[in-house]
Amino acid sequence: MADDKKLTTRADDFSAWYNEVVLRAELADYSPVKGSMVIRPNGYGIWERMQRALDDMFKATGHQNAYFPLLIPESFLKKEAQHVEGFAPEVAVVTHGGGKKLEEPLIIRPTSETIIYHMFAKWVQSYRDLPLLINQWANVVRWEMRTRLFLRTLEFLWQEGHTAHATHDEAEEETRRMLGVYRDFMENWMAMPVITGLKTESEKFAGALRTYSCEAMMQDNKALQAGTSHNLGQNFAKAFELKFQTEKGDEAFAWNTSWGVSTRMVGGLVMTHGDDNGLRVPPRLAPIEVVIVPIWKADEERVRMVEAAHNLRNELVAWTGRGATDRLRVHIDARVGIKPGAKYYEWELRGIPLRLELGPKDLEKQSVFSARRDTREKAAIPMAGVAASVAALLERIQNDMFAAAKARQEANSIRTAMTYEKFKEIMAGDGAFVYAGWNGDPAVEARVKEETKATIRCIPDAEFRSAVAPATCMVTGEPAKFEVIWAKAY
RNA sequence: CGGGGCGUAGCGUAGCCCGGUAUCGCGCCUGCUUUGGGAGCAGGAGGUCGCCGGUUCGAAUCCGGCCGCCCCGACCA
Repeated sequence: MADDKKLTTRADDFSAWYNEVVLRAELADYSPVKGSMVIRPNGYGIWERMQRALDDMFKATGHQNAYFPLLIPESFLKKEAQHVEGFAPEVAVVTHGGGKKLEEPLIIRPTSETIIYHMFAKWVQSYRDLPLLINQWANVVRWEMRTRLFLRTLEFLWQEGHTAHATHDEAEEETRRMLGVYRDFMENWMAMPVITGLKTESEKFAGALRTYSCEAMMQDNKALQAGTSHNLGQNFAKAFELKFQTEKGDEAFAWNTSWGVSTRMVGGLVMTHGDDNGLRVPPRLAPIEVVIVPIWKADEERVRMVEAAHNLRNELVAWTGRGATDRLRVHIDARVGIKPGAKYYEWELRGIPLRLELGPKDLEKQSVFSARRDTREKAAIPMAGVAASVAALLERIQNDMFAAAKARQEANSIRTAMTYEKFKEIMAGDGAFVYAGWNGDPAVEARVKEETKATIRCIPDAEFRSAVAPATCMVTGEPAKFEVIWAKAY
């Protein structure tokens, strides 16, 4: 009999492992429509925490939420040349409604630039109306050929920020600011280190002047573009006549930015932190941070232990050391008829950061037995001051998870002098983030993609660049214009 | 759309070559005993064998057609 309780290991088949974790941790399930998925409570709970954290950050940087409709006139998409070229192939079109053929087909938004800037044009008259800083939480549809749970589905949830500014520099500042917000979130909440940088022309958003991204390294050494921030220049403003009167009295087109992150981040979380026992969720994003498993033998003992578990939870939840509203999120697993070991496996699969076992021996010693999900380290925690100890441990787990992911990213980054031959070997093998010189020629980029499947993930921001900039292009040997990061990507 | 794999109970599967109404495990329900790393025993429920057609006395099995899903590729957050 095959032991179907064990997950496929990451080393055996990373892709199969990923699917198994997502399905068995009950993050998501396949829906009847090919390529789309149902996000189950365990997955949605993580997304809700992501939303809350990001939403707070957006508000703190002056943005307001609004909501724009799902359906957009088809003609809108065609108003910006690059935009239509980029999105037309993957747009779903509604041709019938109310039992009749529509005069003008409607598209289901693949992103909302067109309708949002159409509306902005109505709302903005004066420089006094700027900047306009809007975010929306929404679903979008992109008809992808090949889909994967969370990473690429026909429909996905995201937020898209859209702003209008009076000057290029203000828009650029906003673009960079929101990229920084994303990085902050990914590193401090997801415990997922990222590299920020500029996308090349061939990888930038359709219709943007410049696209910046956060690139994260998954455990198979492939890159995940986890978030993008675009300086749209005046491209959409011109297409949608988003004009304003300047202080001097003349007319000018606004400068726009857009930026987004999606439920794809949940997939990134799995591939950054998961191990062969399942998911590992960083405490700050875990809907349940602590699971208490009471242990008993006789029935009388069960009553006592479950009561002790409730007392423990009450003490943990009552603790306000993280602030009055940020209480410890604690669950008691008092299910009868399931042995403790089975419960441990289940909560480990689901990635709950900390398990507390509470049995007669612990009660006697006035302590509780803890097991960290990330390191599987176990230790007794004294009951006296248990809430503060647990909170401190959770914080340590959060930090250690980030440090471990960061160390892995660095261990699999290559900054030494690189020949194209050696590069091909690396990409055919384990893969890596390869920092190398590039002459700036899109033809070189296309050739490397063709030959190795690797692409330029970004031209990294200054802090990520090598101490000594590469002098020559890895492929042609010509003088390098940029240091870039090459990797295979999701 | 190209390549590969697969459709049999909620999940994973055997049976198919060589036709006789479906096997096993997990899960689920009931009861009892259990509970410090995936419990044991007993009983029980659950199936248009992906769909349509053909061959045959008889099809999960043979033949033809169709559909769907997963993985790899082209395309993409």
